[in-house]
Amino acid sequence: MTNEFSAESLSLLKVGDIARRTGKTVRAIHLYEELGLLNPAVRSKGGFRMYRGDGVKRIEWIQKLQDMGFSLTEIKVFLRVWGESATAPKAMATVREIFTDKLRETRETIARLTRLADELSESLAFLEGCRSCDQSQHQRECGGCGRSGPDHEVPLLVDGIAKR
Amino acid sequence: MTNEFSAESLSLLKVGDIARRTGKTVRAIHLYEELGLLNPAVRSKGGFRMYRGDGVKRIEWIQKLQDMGFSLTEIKVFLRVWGESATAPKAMATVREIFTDKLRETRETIARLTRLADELSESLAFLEGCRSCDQSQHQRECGGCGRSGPDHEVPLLVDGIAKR
DNA sequence: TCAAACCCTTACGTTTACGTAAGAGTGATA
DNA sequence: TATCACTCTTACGTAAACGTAAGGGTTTGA
Repeated sequence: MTNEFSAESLSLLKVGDIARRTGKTVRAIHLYEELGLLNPAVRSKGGFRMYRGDGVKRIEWIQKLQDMGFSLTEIKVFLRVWGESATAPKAMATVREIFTDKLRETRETIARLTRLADELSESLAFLEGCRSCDQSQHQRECGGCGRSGPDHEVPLLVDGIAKR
Repeated sequence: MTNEFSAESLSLLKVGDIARRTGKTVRAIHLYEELGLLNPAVRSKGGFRMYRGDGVKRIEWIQKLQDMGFSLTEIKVFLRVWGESATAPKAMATVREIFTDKLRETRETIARLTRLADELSESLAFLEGCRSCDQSQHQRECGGCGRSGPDHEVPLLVDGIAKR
């Protein structure tokens, strides 16, 4: 057992504890501090960073935003904006704006990926026909086998690699 | 008009022509060559890279794969695998495998993004309630206004920023 | 033949989110 | 008090996909 229990009883965690609980590395947490994303509640007499439990939450929050595609710098702006608007409604309005934008962006990304998935499926369907392709025919001539896909056209994903 | 027409009549394009047609920069095309993704058909007497029309197709193909999340290095592997398998069916089998993996991955990404979009919506719904929040209440106390969301819980996306 | 517009090679710069290492101090435990 | 695991600061390293600049040839059309 480590010293975590005694620290925990004082509800103070060292950087390593935070790291273990969030799956992040110590270095990452240091970085977040450099960027102003998370400061320790206090420092021990010897200079150790001591965090409260909400430090874990903050990091999970950061992780969430990262997953959403925010960069650490954007997250920093996020916090700054928050701190600057004195009233709750005003701050909330800004956050709402950012979230709305990101939601739109996320949906666009989903749409794009969906199209790509369709294209992949299409290409895979086309490639099915190659199973029975004449062994003697080399791939450089692929697409000229006359057995083109459903729409009688070689998908770009396949065509691009075959030629040359 | 540039010299593109005369070159085109010989069906040879200079790197700048390729760049214009694909929206890539000359530097990018140089990079693709360094990585072995696209070689010019020939070099002019003076050393200019001269491409045939299919160079454009190759770059569009690269772009497509990049959109799908392949790195240039992965694309290189892609081409190598293709070149190494002598028969078409064998090559096709490998390509099919790669595509299948990527399709699964893409679908996972879509699922993840969908969850995030849901979370964003949820957070936005919660923030709606803040419109009428008491001005005098500072954001540091947000979440304690008693007017928590539908499930009477502050979403992590909001909670993470509010505390501290 | 001359000039404008291109192109060539070489090579260092950029951004993001950490990784890694060095040298030294700290804290809880035996 | 001796240890051993942890932590501190400082600072250079990394990977991807190009950007950018320098110094100098090449094409082409007037």
